[in-house]
Amino acid sequence: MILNDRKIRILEAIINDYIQTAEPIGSRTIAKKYDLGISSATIRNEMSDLEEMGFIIQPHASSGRVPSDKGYRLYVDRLMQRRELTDEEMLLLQKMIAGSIHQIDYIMRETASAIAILTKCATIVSEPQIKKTRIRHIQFVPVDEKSFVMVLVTDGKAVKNRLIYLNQTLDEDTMIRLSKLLSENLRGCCFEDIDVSMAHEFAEQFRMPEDLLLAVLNAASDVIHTEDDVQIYTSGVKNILSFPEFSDVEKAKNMFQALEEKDMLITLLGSGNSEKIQVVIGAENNMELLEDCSVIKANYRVGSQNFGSIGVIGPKRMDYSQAVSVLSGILKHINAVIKALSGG
Amino acid sequence: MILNDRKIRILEAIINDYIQTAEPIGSRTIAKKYDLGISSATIRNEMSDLEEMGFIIQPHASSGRVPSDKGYRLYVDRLMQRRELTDEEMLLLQKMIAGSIHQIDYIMRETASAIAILTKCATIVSEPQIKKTRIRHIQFVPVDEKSFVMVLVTDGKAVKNRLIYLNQTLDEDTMIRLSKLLSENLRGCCFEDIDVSMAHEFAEQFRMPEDLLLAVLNAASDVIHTEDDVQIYTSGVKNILSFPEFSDVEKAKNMFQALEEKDMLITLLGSGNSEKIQVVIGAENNMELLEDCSVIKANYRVGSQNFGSIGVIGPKRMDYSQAVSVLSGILKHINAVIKALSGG
DNA sequence: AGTTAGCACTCGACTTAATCGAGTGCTAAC
DNA sequence: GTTAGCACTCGATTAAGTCGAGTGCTAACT
Repeated sequence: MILNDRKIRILEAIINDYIQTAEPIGSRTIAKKYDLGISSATIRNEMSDLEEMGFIIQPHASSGRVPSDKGYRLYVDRLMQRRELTDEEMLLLQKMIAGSIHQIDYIMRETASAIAILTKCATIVSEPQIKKTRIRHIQFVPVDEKSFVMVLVTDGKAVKNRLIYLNQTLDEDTMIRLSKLLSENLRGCCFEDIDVSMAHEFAEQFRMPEDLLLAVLNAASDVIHTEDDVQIYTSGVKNILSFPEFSDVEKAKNMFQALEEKDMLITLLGSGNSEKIQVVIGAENNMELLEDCSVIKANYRVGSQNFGSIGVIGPKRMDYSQAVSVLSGILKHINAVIKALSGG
Repeated sequence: MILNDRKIRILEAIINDYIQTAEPIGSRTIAKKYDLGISSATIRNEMSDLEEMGFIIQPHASSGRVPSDKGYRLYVDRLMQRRELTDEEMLLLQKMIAGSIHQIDYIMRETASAIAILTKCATIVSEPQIKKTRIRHIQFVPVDEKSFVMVLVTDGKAVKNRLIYLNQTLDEDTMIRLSKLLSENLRGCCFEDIDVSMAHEFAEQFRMPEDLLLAVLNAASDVIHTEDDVQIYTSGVKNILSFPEFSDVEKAKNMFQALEEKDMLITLLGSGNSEKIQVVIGAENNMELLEDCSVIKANYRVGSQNFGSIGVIGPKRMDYSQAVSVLSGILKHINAVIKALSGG
């Protein structure tokens, strides 16, 4: 059996309708609503074929049809339209990131939030592993005699700070010298490049007490390693409740549960480091808890380095066309902002 | 009609049972379950009195009784037992705040999260208004020629950073001098004390270009004022879904909506600056959206200064006894931690 | 006077049966 | 190959019936 043009048009009608109404679609509905020039009986025959081919499913005998994962896949790969961002969408985005235009991590969180508002789905952002971020500037700020804050400006001009606690006192001059020393010598390095053996080297070269350097580097690498690998933020989670597929509280609870499981989200966003937008439909994600959800994700990057990912998650019946358009449009815009950030 | 001891015991039984089961309680249930030594008929008479007095309500004729706001109020004020934290509870708390023991803002967020887990309700934390925080140390960290990060260590050793953008370049030496100058002269001040007129004064006193100082102070006070007044974090929001009173998705959605309205939450937590734990029952909060919720809240403070608030929010039928015990126990413990923090 | 057994009554929740209607598959005619 | 027609299916909705937890009231008991 071949998938002729008419079958495709019918499939498209079914999916579009189902995305809107969340109700199984019958042949008569299509005949009336879409002007395909054929009768409901013919559509019925075609639908029977489409079901046999696995593109649509009948939830129970004598009900309308619903798209299958395979159906959605075809739709996403071949049928759905992409569009540019509308002026309003662009405006919302700009308004939201306006306040945080200089820091990439804030930008991404605000972006996620904007996407959640526009798509009415939940969004997930992953921040880069701190180990992999390149150091642009490093400086210590005293808190009291024995503790100080390590302020870290990364390549992407994200600012991170970590409190470090020493068991020896540290006077201000030494701290300033230390800041300078490390900042100059570690610029451009990744955090995972920091090695405690550097202490010896630096001590000799700059005539500073080795035990102090050791303590600081130790504390720093300690902080890095106990720090969770990746940070994950979610946004618009409550949007989930507006979808009729989650009107059963148990299902909604499952979903919320899933969105709190960091490991799961990391796996969900992770893998693949292409620039392209990826659409993962239903069971394709191999997670039972999320088999009724689809995810649309993309990576954002600074220079050639993957910086993190952003994903839109919703029911399989989500508006793929809108979500992909919004995500790709916004990312294009954001990438320009990021480029300007890293460049200038 | 007077509220004799027997009436009180019956009321207590009703409330305890209702908190557990979420079902209206009838006279026979009480007679069987609680050994009050009187028959269901007598209890019936007493319940009729209690209803007349406004402590309990009949959702519909021929159903059991449910506590009214007034009933809960009496229970909270006079009947409910407080207890100390159990070892497990304490252990959980310690485990959760272990990683962030040096920074008060992290401590509070972790604490909120621990309370949410223990009470199975949602928690809200407000962070202090940045305007009111006292400066302990202030330092600038360069990002590029025209922008730098202002790192701010507060009295409570919270670290905040804000990116500041100048339209003039700033060399490193000047930045260091500036850091020192401001740090020394502003220590102990509140942010709202910062006044642009200081620029002139400082410029004269320390022989630095007035326009630079002006720009920096302007930028700083700008950042402070555009910054939202109070930051609010929530935790355990999904717990809400486990309460049968929110098994209707519409109600749950309302609740989620409410928990995203910052202004509402600020009002909810705000007011009152006593050290005591306050319980706000149902309509007492004067917010229609939250009239079926109760809030248990307390302030935490550094020295004599209010630092922020933390609140537990759940259905009116929440386990007040547990929530109050957990909140007060944890706060006592946390206050000790904070004291050590500010002292040492 | 307070307590209790007994009883008629109420009313929401649940069960069962009946009806409705959107949808299907199949057949026969176009 | 297309379509009108028709019998059939089956979930959803509606209506009626039953159940039971609970009440209020009365009369008898301590």
